[in-house]
Amino acid sequence: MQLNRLVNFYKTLGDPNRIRILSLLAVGPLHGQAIAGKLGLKAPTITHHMAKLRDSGIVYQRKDKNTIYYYIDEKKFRSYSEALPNMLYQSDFNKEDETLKEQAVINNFIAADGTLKQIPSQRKKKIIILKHLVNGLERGKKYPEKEINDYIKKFHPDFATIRREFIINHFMYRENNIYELNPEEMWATIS
Amino acid sequence: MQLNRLVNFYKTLGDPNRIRILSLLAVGPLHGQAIAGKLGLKAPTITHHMAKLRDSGIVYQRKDKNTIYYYIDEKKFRSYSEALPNMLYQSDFNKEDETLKEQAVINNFIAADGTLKQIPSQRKKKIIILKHLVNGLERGKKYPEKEINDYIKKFHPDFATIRREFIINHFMYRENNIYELNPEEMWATIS
DNA sequence: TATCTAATTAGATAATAGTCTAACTAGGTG
DNA sequence: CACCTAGTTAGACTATTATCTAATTAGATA
Repeated sequence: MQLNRLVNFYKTLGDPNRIRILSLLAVGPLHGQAIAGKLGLKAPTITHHMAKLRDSGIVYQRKDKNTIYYYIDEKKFRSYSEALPNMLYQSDFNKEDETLKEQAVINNFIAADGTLKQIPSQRKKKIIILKHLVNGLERGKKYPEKEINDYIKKFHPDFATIRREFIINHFMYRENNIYELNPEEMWATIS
Repeated sequence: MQLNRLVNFYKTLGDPNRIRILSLLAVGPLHGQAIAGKLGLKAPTITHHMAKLRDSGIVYQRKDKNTIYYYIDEKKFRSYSEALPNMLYQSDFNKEDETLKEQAVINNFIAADGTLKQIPSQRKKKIIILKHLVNGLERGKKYPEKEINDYIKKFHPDFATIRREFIINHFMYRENNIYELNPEEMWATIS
């Protein structure tokens, strides 16, 4: 894939309204007027955005009478999204190496019965352990504080410290004492 | 807003020289002058690009004497690359439909410079706009009337009407001419 | 045929962004 | 100290882009 198409792909997604359009189209196809209405934009602006999305291959369109319906080309969208990461790191060697290191840390700190022997003080190791602990929590579920405490206590008595670490390192967020997992891309990383 | 970080990520990659920089850094860390040399650009241009790459979290840096070495944060880079595809096809993202409607109203009534074009007369739209306006106020802070007026005037000259709407719709309450934000659950809603 | 609706085009405007030169900061070293 | 090298800041210039209004195309329908 040549540089230009790649840059164009990223340029196309570098606009909030086009991201919004994609999130609408992900639900199902829509025609221009509908998009304009939902976003509070005028028709020519939609024409403009759709041209960019179409030119970069992310969406295609079908005509019905004189109405145009837009669709995401999911396959192309996914493959463009992966193109650059794959180009930059043609070998997955580093990644394997990384998970191996993480496994080693887990082996050191987690006892045979699954409990946490001690909270690592080194940041990198702590992150690895927190990630391991958070594994048993459900994405999208809302946990009252007591439930979180009980969950942590299965691993280690100092639930207050660990609960705080969950928040500090963006594994979870808290609102009105209700805890919920953050999306994984927000979690602290070790690099 | 989560959308912003995502848009920023794509905007950052939407430039050929920044893609070139990444492909250089994928081989190994480099310092600014080396990058400038390899790409035939001047130092200030590299400063500019590296600031964007750093701000969007794709690269980080380490200082050695007065030379700065740049590294790709591979993990973050990969997770950002996957974030949008995952969001779009996770049907959870689409409960944003409500915020999209609100965004449409905001786009229609708030000018590019952030000022309010006119006060909506429809109740639903008015509530959305009031909620938007109240965004810049601090929770728990006590505002004398003059300060509230000045704040509102940044958006619209008719501060008296808007100030009254804040009270009527329970966004704020007043005591001895001191204004304060109400807790969010007291605010008027559109449904 | 006259009219309605969806979409596009053209052109204007205002904001953003990439690049440069020139001037500056700040460690290091002869 | 004087000088060198890496990096940043400020300001100018240019190109690109997001958005709009007004006018236009084209199919559908009463």
